[in-house]
Amino acid sequence: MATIKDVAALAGVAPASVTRVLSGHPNVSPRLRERVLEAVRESGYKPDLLAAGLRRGSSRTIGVIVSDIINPLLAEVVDALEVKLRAHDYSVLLANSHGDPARDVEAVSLLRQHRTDGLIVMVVDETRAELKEALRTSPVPVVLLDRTVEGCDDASVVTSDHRRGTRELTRHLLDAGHERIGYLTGPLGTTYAGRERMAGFLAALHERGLELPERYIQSSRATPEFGQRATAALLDDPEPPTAIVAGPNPMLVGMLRELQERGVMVGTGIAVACLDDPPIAFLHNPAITALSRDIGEMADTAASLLVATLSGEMRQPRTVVLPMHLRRRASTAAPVPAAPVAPSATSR
Amino acid sequence: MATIKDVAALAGVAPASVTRVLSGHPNVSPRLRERVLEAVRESGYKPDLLAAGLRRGSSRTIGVIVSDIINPLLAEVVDALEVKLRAHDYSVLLANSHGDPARDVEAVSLLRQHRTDGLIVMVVDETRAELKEALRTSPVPVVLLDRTVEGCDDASVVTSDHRRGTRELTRHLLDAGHERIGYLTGPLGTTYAGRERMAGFLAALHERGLELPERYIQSSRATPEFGQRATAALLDDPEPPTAIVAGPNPMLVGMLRELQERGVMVGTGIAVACLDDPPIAFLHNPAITALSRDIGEMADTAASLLVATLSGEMRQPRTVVLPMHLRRRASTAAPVPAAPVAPSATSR
DNA sequence: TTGAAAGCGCTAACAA
DNA sequence: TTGTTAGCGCTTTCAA
Repeated sequence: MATIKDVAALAGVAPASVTRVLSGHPNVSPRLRERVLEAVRESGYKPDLLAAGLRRGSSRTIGVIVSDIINPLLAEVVDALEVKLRAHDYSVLLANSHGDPARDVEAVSLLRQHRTDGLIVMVVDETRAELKEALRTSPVPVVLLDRTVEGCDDASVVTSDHRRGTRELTRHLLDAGHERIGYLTGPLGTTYAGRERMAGFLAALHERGLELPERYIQSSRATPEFGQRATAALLDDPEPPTAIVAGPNPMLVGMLRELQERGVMVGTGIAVACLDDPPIAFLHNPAITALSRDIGEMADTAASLLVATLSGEMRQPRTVVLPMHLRRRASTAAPVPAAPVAPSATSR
Repeated sequence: MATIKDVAALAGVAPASVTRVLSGHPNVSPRLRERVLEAVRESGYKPDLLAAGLRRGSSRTIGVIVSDIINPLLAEVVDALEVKLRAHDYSVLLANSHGDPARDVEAVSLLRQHRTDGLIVMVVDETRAELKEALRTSPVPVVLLDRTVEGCDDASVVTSDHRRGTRELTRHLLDAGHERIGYLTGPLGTTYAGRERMAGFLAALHERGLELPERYIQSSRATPEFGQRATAALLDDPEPPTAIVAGPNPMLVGMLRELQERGVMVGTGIAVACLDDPPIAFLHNPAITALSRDIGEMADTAASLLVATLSGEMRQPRTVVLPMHLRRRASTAAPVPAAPVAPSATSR
């Protein structure tokens, strides 16, 4: 690997001149620029980003923390972030919490050690004291995606209008005559998005003077496995819900699996909806009512806020709330099932 | 941010001693170890990985190149890789080619600049001359996942038995009476997995003395959009296929979308299969015949090979071929549609 | 067992 | 406009 010294020697100039040419310094004679570029070409020199980063105090790297990359929503976000950040010459250092709040905290500290220039954060649990502390004291700018962190006042926030969206979706179910609605959610209260969704759900119920038994709200880790178990619990209820709303995508997968195994028909046997809009939702037969949003816009907004902060263009943190759209589909179109779904013995 | 000097001063020792304590050097007095650890705790010191990396020549970072993180298969691989590598104290630097072969090449060079200690590679196009050159001359070990690169003889390879799997799946279709089979694939010949799949497909046909018209093989970028177009082209054929095999997951999504829009019923109107097994495949109604494999095993194998190479335990590159399993499902269970599917005017 | 010193490759400040 | 010098924070000789 050629170093800057090799290039300098080859061009017969000082190392600093090589830096100047490559970083686009204004005062460089065309002659010198010429010779340096030629030497760079000849030697195939590429700067060592570790060394440059150490010296400069910035690594041209952005840390991205996601709760679970398998969630297609988050995969799409990471994809869009990567493209956008790369366009600004930043690489993405990915940290995946894998559903474990302890890993959230580790991730922040690890990314700091890697001297990432900024953080984009979609943690599992934003309420952890250590996490709040770690983010609050972050020496680099932070953008929260669908999260808010108490005391972390310098962070910008990009989120979607989960509350309004979920309220609208719930109203839609109520209008279709459902009064017993099951609700699958990740751990309660651990994310802003989760709380807003829940608030929207409850608001719609309260508008109609409805109160659900607590057991209709199933909270667990947001994985297909737990989603499946939670669905089983709902279906086994002596008075099972006539509709189920799955919040996180992975729980939708588990729910569909359980319905499939029991032979309960989506749409006719039970109404079903999701609070995000992954491909499974619209490809399912019948298609599943869902809340959709522009994920590219979400990621671009987050990346732009971070880059603007890093470049010094933006001094104050901002909060951006993006719209969500209710997609009414066949899974909620049928009239309410006449009789309660019978608990099935074929479970699992 | 406390540096090693701060810790050394606080403990009244030399910086080198701090390093020794923290890296578990054998000859350290308990007294000194004690004092250093106390100072570390008190100052909240965390080593700067850029500086350590520069000095040591290794960044504790592994570069992972994926063609498209939105593909649930690749998302799952990245997830599993991250968990496994983190357990060995490596972080993942993610590079996403986004379906663009030019970005493959950039990714290799960028990751090299970041001084990643190793590379795990699932590029878009393994046949690009620049890419082959870049990988061949990689100063760090490379593991190819579902790829092979000519001249890159030091790289280990982890792949699945695509040829056998695809042949078996195709036989299954033939056994069900299908003789006109459409085949959706990404760009032809650009990956080992793609070539093996195609070889398996053709082998099964040849066994039966069948030859398909070229237009039944639809090759394009592996995205839902192109998958949808390719499906439309197949359905608009004067003699449309009675079965369609989608290779890449994103093309399956596009295919299902087109079928849905045209109201062609999967299973009865047309048989359908996929060469991987994403959640959509088994959740679709009717469920879709697919080839499944243990993705965790795949990722763990790749990570282990890389780590073993890095630690010096493994001197020679290895090739590991993992099995694939045919999941026969309802999408291919119905008898061959009696009449050819009529080209529809409702296309798009 | 511990410390002092050198240097990884780069860039920024200062001089010329 | 260009070169010289110093040093980012760490680890690794080498010496004590």
